[in-house]
Amino acid sequence: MVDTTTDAPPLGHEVLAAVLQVRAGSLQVLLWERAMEPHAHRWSLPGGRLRLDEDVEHSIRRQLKEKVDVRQLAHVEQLAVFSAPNRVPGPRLVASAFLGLVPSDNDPELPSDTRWHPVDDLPLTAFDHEAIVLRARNRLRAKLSYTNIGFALAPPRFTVSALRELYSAALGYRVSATNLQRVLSRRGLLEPTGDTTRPGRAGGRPAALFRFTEPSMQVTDPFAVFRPPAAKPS
Amino acid sequence: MVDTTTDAPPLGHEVLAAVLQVRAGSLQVLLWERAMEPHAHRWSLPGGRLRLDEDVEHSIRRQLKEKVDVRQLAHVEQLAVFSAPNRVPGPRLVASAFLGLVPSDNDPELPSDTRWHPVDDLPLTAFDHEAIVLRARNRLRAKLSYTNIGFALAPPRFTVSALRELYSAALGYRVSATNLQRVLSRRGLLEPTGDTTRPGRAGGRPAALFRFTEPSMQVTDPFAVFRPPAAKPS
DNA sequence: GCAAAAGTGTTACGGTTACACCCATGG
DNA sequence: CCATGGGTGTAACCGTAACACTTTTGC
Repeated sequence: MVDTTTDAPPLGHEVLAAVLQVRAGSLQVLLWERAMEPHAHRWSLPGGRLRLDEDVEHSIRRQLKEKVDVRQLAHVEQLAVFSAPNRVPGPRLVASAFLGLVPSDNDPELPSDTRWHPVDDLPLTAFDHEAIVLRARNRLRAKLSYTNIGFALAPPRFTVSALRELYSAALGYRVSATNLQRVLSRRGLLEPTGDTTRPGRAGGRPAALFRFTEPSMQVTDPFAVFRPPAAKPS
Repeated sequence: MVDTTTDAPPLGHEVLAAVLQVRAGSLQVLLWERAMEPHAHRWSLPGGRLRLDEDVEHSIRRQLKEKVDVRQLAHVEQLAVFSAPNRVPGPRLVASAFLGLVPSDNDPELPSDTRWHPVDDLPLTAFDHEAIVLRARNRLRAKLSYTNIGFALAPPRFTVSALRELYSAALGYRVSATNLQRVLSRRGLLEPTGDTTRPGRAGGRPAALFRFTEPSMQVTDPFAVFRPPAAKPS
């Protein structure tokens, strides 16, 4: 009850991130191939040890610098703690897992051991990293519905059909461009830039370019079933 | 990139829980008063050090045993990691924070330094514990809308108006008993037991007793704006 | 019979889906 | 002028909110 503690047990803390991006029409995650044991040749999430002078958010951003230019990370958020005593061989290591998102117009230079993999077709992964990837995917899918998190998958300017491709890839099913535009516009998340694209060789009406109005994540649809009573006018 | 780590830094890990219960018409949280420095006489969340042989979920349940009979904890879930380097004085300590829920018909024996406090009228709290309590409250409020988490606030059997009191206290605004019953029933979360209560001295129709159909938390309203296309009936 | 409390019926409303239709461009 | 891709209008649908009304009890 009182925190009279003995000396700290030999317990380490690592931070790991499932960095997701829509590439080639599918949602992909950044993994690196382990060269050494344990779990040599398995694919692993980027991350590393928490330092003494940083919090976990700072730590994961620092460690991701080695893989992805941090400016390309449009969004980072905590997922959960993974703490099974035997989750990694050797000394006890607790992991704080994160979701990271990279807009689709970025194609960062990667170290040679690092590659993007579709989240629905993962290679053999190390430790509990597959569970973390799935958690990240599910979190992203849920938040696409009730937040403006699409901004973190999309380029600064985009057509509605391009945005539709991004949402479809991330959600795993076909989304209607018509309704996507309407829902996001009504909520005030999307605004036209005024510019348009050139049609391709096949012709067609030039598409208007849109942008997200907010540059950071916001909950836009509180989805409360039991809402607070409406403020009465007059 | 490769996890060639030096020896583990002196970093501790604690688990903390905001245990919530609706008491006397308000949402309250279990806190204990610190006897010693640091932050003597401030109020603190229950919890303690993570042991080497347990994961964080196991740890928080173990530590809560000293405050609340574990059988009375109807629901426990992770909230987030709190890891600011200076969040507590002295050696570095990272905290895994949890939400715990106790049904309103339980009134556990408490140690003498421990007491329930309304979450909207907290005493002076220790460290970053107030932020954790607020996070727990917000999580509960959100989940009341799209999950069956009400089961963890309610007794095994209850009247709709009793349930209304619980939801109102937890959400912080008046909920309509009429619609509460309808929404939960339509979703199949609530079922009548067949029994009724006796009316009070003032008379009135005897209330039917209901129960939740599921004993564990389930997401019942996926609140997806961009829903998967409906399966067409033949 | 009257007041009190519980529960049901009904309508209104807001938001999303589905789909037909109109618009703009290249060949 | 036709094919192609982009965008809008409109109606149906679904679920919740609001509120009147009925039911069942004690006094």
